[in-house]
Amino acid sequence: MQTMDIEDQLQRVGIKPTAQRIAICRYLFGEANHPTAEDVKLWMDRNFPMVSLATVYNTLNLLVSRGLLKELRFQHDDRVVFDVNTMPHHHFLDEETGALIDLDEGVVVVDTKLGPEYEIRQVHTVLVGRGRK
Amino acid sequence: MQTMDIEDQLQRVGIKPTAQRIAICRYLFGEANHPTAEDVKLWMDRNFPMVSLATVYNTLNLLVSRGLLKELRFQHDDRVVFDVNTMPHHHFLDEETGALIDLDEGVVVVDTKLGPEYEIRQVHTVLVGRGRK
DNA sequence: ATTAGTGCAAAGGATTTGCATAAAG
DNA sequence: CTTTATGCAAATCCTTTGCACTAAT
Repeated sequence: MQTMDIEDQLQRVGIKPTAQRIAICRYLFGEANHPTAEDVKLWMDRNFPMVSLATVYNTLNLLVSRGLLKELRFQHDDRVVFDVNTMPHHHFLDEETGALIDLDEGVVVVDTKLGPEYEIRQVHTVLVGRGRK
Repeated sequence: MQTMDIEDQLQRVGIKPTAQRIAICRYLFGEANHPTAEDVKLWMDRNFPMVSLATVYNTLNLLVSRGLLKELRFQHDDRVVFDVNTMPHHHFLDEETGALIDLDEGVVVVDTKLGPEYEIRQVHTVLVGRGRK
């Protein structure tokens, strides 16, 4: 049934739901949390062997181009990080652990005092710090 | 006299002011605006030939490690961008032109409704849009 | 049959590194 | 002399690409 949902989602954006793509999506939309391409590949190696790195990248890029995934880059890492949360939102980055936490728009209110000559289309704030707990 | 200032600045953070480093700094602290390593190399090729790419990278990384420079990464480009402005500030990215504009802290006010379990050390907002003019 | 997806290995771009040479104190 | 910086080329890491092969319609 979860597979069903994923297939539907893929169909809806015009992606043919192949076995490899469904498996990748099951990881992405299930347990993954801001994975890199490498994370996806490692999970696939464990759970759905015989998928090439090229297919992983192809699929990730396809999902991004169809709006099912967003790609992010942060200062501390030169690899692309993928985000299943396609709504506008912000991030908290734990300096110690590297953990990345989604903060939705209500949690970070950005007030810009820019003149009307700037048309703002996206706002993305990264908070860097430490989550003590 | 500007050379003098640069030498002093380098000395102050314990960097030996070699000719190459001074030249790179003259570009960085003079005309450069959010350059990539490639930008620095191209300027050097034109204005101070015979400096290797390795030296450009070495120098940039040295300046970063000594706090004279900050490195940034943005979503639209996988290359590192260097910022001479080492004060906390934000950025406006023009989607059409790729131009990057510094916005100092007063211009972008970020109000975070995070609990005390998060210790925030840095805040960086990127506004993406179009600067019409 | 025709189209689209996959896998492999090679290529690509950005950055780093090892090592021999050159410059500086 | 001894230390440090430089330059070159090779190496590395992440990502993309070309092409032959396979699967699906």
